[in-house]
Amino acid sequence: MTNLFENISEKNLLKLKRILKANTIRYRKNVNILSNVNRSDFIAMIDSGSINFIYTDYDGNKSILEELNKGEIFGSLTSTIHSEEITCITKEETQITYIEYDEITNNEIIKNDYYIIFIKNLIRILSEQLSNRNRRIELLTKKTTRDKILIFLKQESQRKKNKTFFLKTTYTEMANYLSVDRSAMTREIKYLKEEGFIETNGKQITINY
Amino acid sequence: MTNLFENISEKNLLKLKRILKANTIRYRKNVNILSNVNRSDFIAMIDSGSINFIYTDYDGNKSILEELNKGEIFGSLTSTIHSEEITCITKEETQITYIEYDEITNNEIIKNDYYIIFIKNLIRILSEQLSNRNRRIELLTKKTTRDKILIFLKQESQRKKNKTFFLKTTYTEMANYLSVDRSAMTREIKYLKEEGFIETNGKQITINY
DNA sequence: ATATTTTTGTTGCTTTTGCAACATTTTACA
DNA sequence: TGTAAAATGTTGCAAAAGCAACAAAAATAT
Repeated sequence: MTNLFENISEKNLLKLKRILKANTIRYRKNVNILSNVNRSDFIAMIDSGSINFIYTDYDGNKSILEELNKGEIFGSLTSTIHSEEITCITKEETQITYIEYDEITNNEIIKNDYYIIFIKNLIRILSEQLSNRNRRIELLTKKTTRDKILIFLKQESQRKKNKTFFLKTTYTEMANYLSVDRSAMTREIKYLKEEGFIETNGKQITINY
Repeated sequence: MTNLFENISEKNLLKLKRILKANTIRYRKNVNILSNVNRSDFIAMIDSGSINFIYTDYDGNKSILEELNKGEIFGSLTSTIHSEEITCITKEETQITYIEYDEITNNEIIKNDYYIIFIKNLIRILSEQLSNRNRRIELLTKKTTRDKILIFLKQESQRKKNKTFFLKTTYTEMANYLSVDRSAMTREIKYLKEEGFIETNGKQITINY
């Protein structure tokens, strides 16, 4: 996962942030940060911690739209934050850096030596996130819970480059990511184990396909 | 929808494309363009026409992973093209411009006056696509076909800024986008009409919610 | 203009899945 | 360290959705 300020020295980073008029804010756990968000076009990057975008439907039911972690980017250009049904909550103590979209190409910045690196990082992060979304859509478009599980575990296995790996989330979060009922997922995992497709020991998973 | 070369004059565009070593290829309908794709990191933009990314599973069943239209970008950084199960087919006569990822920041280009505009366009397109994916994920994570339809139609209505609008795709394609069985979707639309949530007349749709 | 393909509408049947409601285990935190 | 909260495992039941198999209408191609 690329960092927005990767390959830029500490000294130059401060300079770059000043020129970009970057605004870094630290939040406590479970804080609604949406209030800061309803401004002009901006890009926000998670320096540390994580956040959830939560959707509240007409019945008051809440569901997690997306979870963003360290290094990820969000903002008015990339999200569906415009709607009032969506709130953004920190999952833990979280630090976020905000940059106005127009500052990305301001007159001063383009003369800066590290500008090119910064831009390349930005493009790479956006591409990585797009790639992540495409991977999730690949899962979500599968009709059965079984296929969603099989493809998810295959993706994880490919990422870790190993048939055996550790799930880095809880099974509850995995069910949310796959957008299936948790108990139905557990049931299906049980069948997959019985049929020999997978083996699990807690969060250690081995896939045999 | 932003175009990669928006706000750049015809003359400067040619210059820019030359400096970027941009490679424009025209394809006939139903051509597999994946062969050109297995190279180093690149960004491809659809100048005209449209393409489908098709996934073939272990049983040989084919499903459309994503459909990309004029103005959209794909490439090794943003897609899951690396896997062999995925092919990319033109839906119609299609023109695509390829740019190597590293050329985006080559020494010559950064001196060019239109570079900043180009970069801003690129960032905006990536952001728009990310936003599109987020919107689709918002749909796909709904548990019922009914909710998927309701949210999809609301999104369309918001895009057209009108409670009455025309569906720009076929209902078959809409079912694919929502990833639901077409006949089940038709059934649910019938119920929604009976209950007064929506009115339809062919592809003209009015939402009452 | 006619033939062929695609899209749309419909329905019975079966399977999958969500939901509710638990007990049990694990984790977090005061 | 003890207690509250979260995560996991399990199951019956009802509802939803997929699938198959049509006919009819519309769009496309020859």
